Amino acid sequence: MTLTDVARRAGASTAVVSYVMNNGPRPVAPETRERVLAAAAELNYRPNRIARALRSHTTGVMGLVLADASNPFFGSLARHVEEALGERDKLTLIGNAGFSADRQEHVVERFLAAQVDGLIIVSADGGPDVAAQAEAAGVPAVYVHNQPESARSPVVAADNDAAVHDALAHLRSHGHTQAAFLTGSHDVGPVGRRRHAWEGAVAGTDARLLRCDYTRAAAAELTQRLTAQDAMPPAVVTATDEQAIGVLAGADAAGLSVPDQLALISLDGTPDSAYTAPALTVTEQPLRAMAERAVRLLIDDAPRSPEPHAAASLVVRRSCGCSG
Amino acid sequence: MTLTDVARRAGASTAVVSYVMNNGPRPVAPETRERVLAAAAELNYRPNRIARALRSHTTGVMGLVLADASNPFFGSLARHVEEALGERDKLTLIGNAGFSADRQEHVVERFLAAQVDGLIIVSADGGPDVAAQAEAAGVPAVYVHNQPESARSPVVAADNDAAVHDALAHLRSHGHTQAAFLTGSHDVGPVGRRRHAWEGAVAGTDARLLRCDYTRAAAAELTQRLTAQDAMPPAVVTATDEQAIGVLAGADAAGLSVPDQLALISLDGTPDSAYTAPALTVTEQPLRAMAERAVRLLIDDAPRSPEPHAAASLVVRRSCGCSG
DNA sequence: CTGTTAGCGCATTCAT
DNA sequence: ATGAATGCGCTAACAG
Repeated sequence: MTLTDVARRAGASTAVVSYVMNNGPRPVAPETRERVLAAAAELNYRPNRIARALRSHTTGVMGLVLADASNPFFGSLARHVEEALGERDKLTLIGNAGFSADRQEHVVERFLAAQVDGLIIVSADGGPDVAAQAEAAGVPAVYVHNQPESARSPVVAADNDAAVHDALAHLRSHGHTQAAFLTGSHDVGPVGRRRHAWEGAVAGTDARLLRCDYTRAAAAELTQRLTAQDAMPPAVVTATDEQAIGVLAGADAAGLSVPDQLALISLDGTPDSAYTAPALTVTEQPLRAMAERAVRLLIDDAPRSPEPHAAASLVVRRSCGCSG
Repeated sequence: MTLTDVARRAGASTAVVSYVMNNGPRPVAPETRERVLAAAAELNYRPNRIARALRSHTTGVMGLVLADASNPFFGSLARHVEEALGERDKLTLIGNAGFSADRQEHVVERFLAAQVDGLIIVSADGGPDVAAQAEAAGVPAVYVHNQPESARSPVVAADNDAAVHDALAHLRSHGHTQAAFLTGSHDVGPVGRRRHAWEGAVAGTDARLLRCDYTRAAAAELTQRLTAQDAMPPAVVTATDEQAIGVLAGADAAGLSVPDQLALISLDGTPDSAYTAPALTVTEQPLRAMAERAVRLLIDDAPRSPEPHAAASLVVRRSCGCSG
C-alpha cells in the first residue's frame, strides 16, 4: 500500500495525502482530511520510512553507542534510552564499543553511514571526541554518563558531587570520618568528578585513594591483597557497582566481614546492587532522567546551557552498616 | 558524493559503477573497474544505504527484540548478537518488550515498518507467536533462548538437557541425590525443557519442584519463606541466574549458609554469577555460539533442520560445595 | 485549498 | 561490456 493507492482511493492527490499524514506543511480542508484518513485506514496504509528518509534526509533512527551491553549499568541505561526514544517515535540502533577507542570510532562510522538522526554515546574513558566528529558530519551527538577528556559536546550526567557528599555523610553517621575512595585507573569526566568531590571532602584527613580497573575481578584482587597486608581501609566508597561487587567478592574470599569490618557504599546503583550479600548501599543514578535529558538535547535541540544535573538518591541497604 | 558523481569522474555510466560497487550482477571489464574504484576512492564515495534500501527492498538492518536489556543475561546475548551481526555488515535495531506481550508486538510492528531484514527475538515466556507474524510479512525471524508456546519458528538454544544432567550429576557427586528445581511460573520452551529434563532425571525420588517469578526479589522471598518453615531443600538447581542470586540473597537474610546448608547450581551462567558471595557454580550458556547460529539462520537461510544444540559447560565455583 | 510534477540515490532493464 | 532510461515511495516546490 503506497501513498498513491491512498490518494486514488480517497479521490485526492498524493500531495494532499502527504500533508495529512504529516500534519503539514500545508493546510488541508477538514472534509478532505477525513476522506484521506478513512482511505488510509481501510487500506491499512503504513508510510514507508525508507522512502521518506530518502526524500527528507531524516531517518527517525538514533544511534546508541555503548561500551558494553552486558554490563548491567550500561544495559539499564540502554533500556531507558530506548524507551525515551520510543516515546518520541524514534528507533534505536545499538553498537558496542567494547572499551576500545578503535571499535568506538568504527561503530560511529557505521551509524553515520546509516544516516542516523543523532548519536547517544555512553562510553568508557578515553579515546577521541567522536561526538565532535559526528557533529562535523552534521549529526548531533550527546555524551551520557561519561565523556572523553577533550570533548566539548554536552554531557548528561547525574549530580556526582552531591552523590559523593551524601555517601560520605552517611558513612560519617556510622562513625567513619576518613572513608577511602576506589576509582578507575584513568578517571576523567563524571567519574573523575566523583573522585574530585571526594578529594575536596576529605582534604586534611589521611583518607586513602585506591585505584583499579572497572572490573569485578580487579576490585576483588585488590581487596584480597590489601586485606592480606592488613592495609584495607575500614570504610570505602567505590566509583562503580562493578568495583563494589568485586570488593564484596574479595572480602568474602579474604574472610573480611561486610559491614562489620568494612563499610561500603557504591555510586552507581544498578539493579544488581540490591541483591548482593550483603545488599549494597548506593547512591542511585537517575538513569531515566538522564536518558530523557539526552533525548531532549538531541531532538528538541534543547538549551545546551548548564541545566542543573539530576540528583542521585541515596539508597540505604546493608553494606554501610545499617541493619535495613 | 553520489553514484552519478563517481560515474562522471570515471567516465563511465552509473550502471557500471553500480556493478562495480556490488560485484555484480553483471561483469565489468577489469580496466573500467579500476577506473571506477579509483574515482570512488578519490571522491571518498560512500553508498547511500537509504537509497539502496528503497530500490532493493533490503535495508541491512536487523531487529533485536529483548525482554529487558538491564538483565545481564539478555544484555550479554544482545552484545553477542550485535557483534555477530556486525561481522556480517548488518546493523542492529534494539527494542525492549519488558515482559509484556503487548509491548513485544508493538516493537515488532515498529521494526517491520522500518523494513528490517530479519528479526531476532529473545523474549520472555508467553504471548503470541510474533515470529510467525513477521514471517507472514515476509521477514524471517528466529527465537533465541526461549519461544512462546505456540511457535513453530526455529529456536536457537543451548543443549538444556545436557546442562541439567551435568548440574545434577555434579550435585550428586556432593552427595545430593534429590536436588530440587526452581523454575518460573509458566515455563515453556527451553526453560520448560530444563524442568522437563530435571523431572526425567529425578523421577522416582521425591525431589521437589519450586516455582517463582524470574526475579531476584521473588526468589529471595521464596527462600526466606521456605527457610522459616524449615522447608528449604538442601540442594537446588535454578533455571536462571536471576533466581539463583535471589536465592543467595534470601539465604543470607535467613541466616542459611551456602554451600554448607544449601548447595546451589544455576543454569544461565551470566558474568554476574562469578562475583556473588559465594560464587555460583553454573552451566554456562554458549551465548556467542547461539548468537552466531541465529544470525546464520537469518542471513544464510541455513538448514532449519535439527542441528545439534551448542553445549553448555559446567563452571564449578563455590555455591555447589566445591572449595574452588 | 488542491493537483501536478520533479527529483532524493540507487539498481536494473532495455537497448546498443 | 556498457549507456540510457525507468521507477522504488515519498516530500515539497510549483502551479493553479
